[in-house]
Amino acid sequence: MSVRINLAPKEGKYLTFLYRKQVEEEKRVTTTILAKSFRVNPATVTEIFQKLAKKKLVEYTRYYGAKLTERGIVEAERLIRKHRILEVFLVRFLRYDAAKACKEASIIDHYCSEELINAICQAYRHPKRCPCNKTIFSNPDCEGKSELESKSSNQTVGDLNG
Amino acid sequence: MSVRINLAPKEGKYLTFLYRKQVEEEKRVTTTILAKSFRVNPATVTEIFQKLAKKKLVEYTRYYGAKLTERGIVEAERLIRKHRILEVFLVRFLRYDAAKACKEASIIDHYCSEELINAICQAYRHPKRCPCNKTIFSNPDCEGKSELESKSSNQTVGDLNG
DNA sequence: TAAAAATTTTTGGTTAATCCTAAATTTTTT
DNA sequence: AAAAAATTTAGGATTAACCAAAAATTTTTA
Repeated sequence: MSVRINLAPKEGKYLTFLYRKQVEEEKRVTTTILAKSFRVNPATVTEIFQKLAKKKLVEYTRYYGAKLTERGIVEAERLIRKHRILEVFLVRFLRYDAAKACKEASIIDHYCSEELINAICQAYRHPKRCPCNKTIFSNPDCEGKSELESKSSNQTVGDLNG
Repeated sequence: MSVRINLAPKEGKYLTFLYRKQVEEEKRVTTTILAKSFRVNPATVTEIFQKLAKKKLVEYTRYYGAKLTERGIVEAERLIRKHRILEVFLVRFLRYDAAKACKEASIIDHYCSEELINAICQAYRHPKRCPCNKTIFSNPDCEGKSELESKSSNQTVGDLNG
């Protein structure tokens, strides 16, 4: 349906950081802040800004900074949703505390398929808040589905794993 | 404790494939088989063999092939355990069918921390078999722990996520 | 067993992701 | 308007994964 957005792992991390600062905390994010937060050279941040701009996820103005576009916001929310759904799972199912859950979720969040996240979301009946009480954005593909339908594959080619 | 083994994502995939063929099916794995299975150029397989050899995970003999070392076997079993524990979770908790679970597990298995896998393992009381009835190797760090202990973090630096 | 066929490796690339330093540029402070 | 601070550019480095074509080796087979 929507256009494929191909985000490298770190690009996703920078994007969601941008979202948290800009949208959730309404703060302007400087290159230096990004650089310090991720412990990288400022030049690296500039480079990432340019890449995100090329993908139309931010509007980038030299020496001013990067501002998320509508597309960027949608994409960031998609990623943050994954993170927070995982946190819910880790806390409720594995009894992690919130801080630990956050760290663990960060390791895999951007690698998890939408489908897996939706399945967990359904299992917990579409939670609205993560363990630290932040909003979990809804996903139209997920809402309105019961937790009874089983997930089955198309049974295609032989797996390499198993 | 043991020496850190730094495996690139694909290296892990090739290593576990090698394990399944060599140890579980007792078949010799040729460069061509690997190349066809992963749909890559044979030259790529040779390159991977050399990398795995440099990491002492296989003994590589030109024109003959690669044979897993003891270290390689241990590492492969560690990775395959992750995969299979995830499969158990996907089938039991999210009601995936076995084939689908395998695919989904393959996406994240090598990224999951040992700790996360152990937590799931404990939650299911150290299952001995995956959904397709293959052995789940045991992990001394995991066995013997109850599922009651909660996982809490050391509360260190501020998180970028949440 | 020697030539042909098949397989494997080597050589010499490519692209993408992340990151860096130093110099240049722009903005902000004083 | 200097000086100081922040940011960008330019030019690199490394690592992961790939590939094609040529060379080397093994296997097949006539």
